[in-house]
Amino acid sequence: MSGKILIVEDELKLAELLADYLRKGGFEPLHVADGLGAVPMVRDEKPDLVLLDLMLPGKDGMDICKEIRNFSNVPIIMVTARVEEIDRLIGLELGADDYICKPFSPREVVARVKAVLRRSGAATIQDQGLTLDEARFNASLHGVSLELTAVEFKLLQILASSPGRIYSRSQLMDRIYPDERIVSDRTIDSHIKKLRKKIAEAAPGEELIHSIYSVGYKYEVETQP
Amino acid sequence: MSGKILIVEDELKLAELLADYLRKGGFEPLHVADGLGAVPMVRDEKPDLVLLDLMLPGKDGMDICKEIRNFSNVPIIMVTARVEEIDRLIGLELGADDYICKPFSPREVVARVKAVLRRSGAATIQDQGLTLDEARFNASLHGVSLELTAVEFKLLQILASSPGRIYSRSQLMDRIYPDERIVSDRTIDSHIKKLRKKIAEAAPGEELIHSIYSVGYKYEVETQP
DNA sequence: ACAGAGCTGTCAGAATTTTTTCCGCAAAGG
DNA sequence: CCTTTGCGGAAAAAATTCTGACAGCTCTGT
Repeated sequence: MSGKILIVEDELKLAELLADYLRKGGFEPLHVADGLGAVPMVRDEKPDLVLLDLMLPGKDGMDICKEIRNFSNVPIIMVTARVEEIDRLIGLELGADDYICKPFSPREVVARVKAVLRRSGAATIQDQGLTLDEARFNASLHGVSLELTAVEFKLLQILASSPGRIYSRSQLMDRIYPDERIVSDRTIDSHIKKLRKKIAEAAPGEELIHSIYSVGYKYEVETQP
Repeated sequence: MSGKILIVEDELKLAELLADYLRKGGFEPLHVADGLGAVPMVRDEKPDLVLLDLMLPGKDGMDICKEIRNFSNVPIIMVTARVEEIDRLIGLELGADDYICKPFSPREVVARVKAVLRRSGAATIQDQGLTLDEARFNASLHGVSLELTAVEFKLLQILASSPGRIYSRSQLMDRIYPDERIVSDRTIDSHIKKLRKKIAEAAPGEELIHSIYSVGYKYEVETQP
């Protein structure tokens, strides 16, 4: 298990300590000290995980978290000073993957990083009859290959990574295109249409992609009562 | 889909304490005291998350974890006695989603549960039998989905965010429309009407939205004398 | 380099769903 | 008793999604 870990932390000593332990744990730590640099850093370096301090100069950790979530599913672990803050954070539904309270032992941090990476780093998605194998670039439903194109695969991957969660068109576009390309909203519709068609051919009658009027799209398997 | 949590824990006092906190956090706790009953319980009850103590009579927590993983992807949080054990656990790659060390504060547990659950679905507002999940854009009452439209959802969200508080029609409109759009006051009535209808269909006889003559509307659960 | 095939992004109109308005009647308040 | 306010049904208006066609692009094999 290895991976680039971006540490967003203004206390240099702490950051170095963390980096040190992470390196010993087989990771490749990166560091940025202020909030402003964090988002571009995520964009450019594409780390495998972000350790994000909540208290930062320049920009609030919560805002950074939300911004990152607009274009990336990279796992985020929030670091906060007080236990009580965790409840509040969770209430806000920021989309972080875990929370750690100061003071912490660096070994605990490494353990958490491993835990989060293991559960989100899965290269394949399996849900009901659907299998998405990223390495093989292969999507199949009930054993039938879907023969998706690149965009379609990515789209399905994003949607299926969180069944039930709704993605707006702009969120989908942000994630499909790493560059900030401007494409029409209807483009998403078009790909959705093709995706649905291929799914329908592979498993007639099975609706996996649902549109929510004025909100976006979601992936979810129909559950018959 | 509100949040069934299965607690696998042999210390009854601890289990009850946890159950209590989880209930307050809006979850529906289930409990099983021995390892043997855990796996069938997961099969039958299909909980949304499992809190699994590592030290159990009858069967080892690690074995249970592996068994569950054979047929289910339900999120599992392991509870262990010592910090040092975590590293070992992680090395074993059991497939648990998180680890908590004893002694822990119940509120920390609830926080972790929420954090882990959010991946598969997050509840933002919970009040009595009502659940509003923004990420899934799903509102449910006593487990029955309300199938709301965008405006209806927003409206209910505003009202339910402060039970008992009265909102005037113009306040509601201001919050529903980010732009300063001009619509008739009666529009709100219309949405309220539909909201009530859907609520009535989901839970007959339950009145959640009340009108205050010449003032506005409020959300409040009836309390029987 | 060229042709052909398949992939992407755009567009306009049809289809669908939601939002808003309208109207009459009943209920509430003074 | 009279005016204002709330409610239900239904239709008009608006917004959103779906669909099929199409042009430009990329990739592949020749």
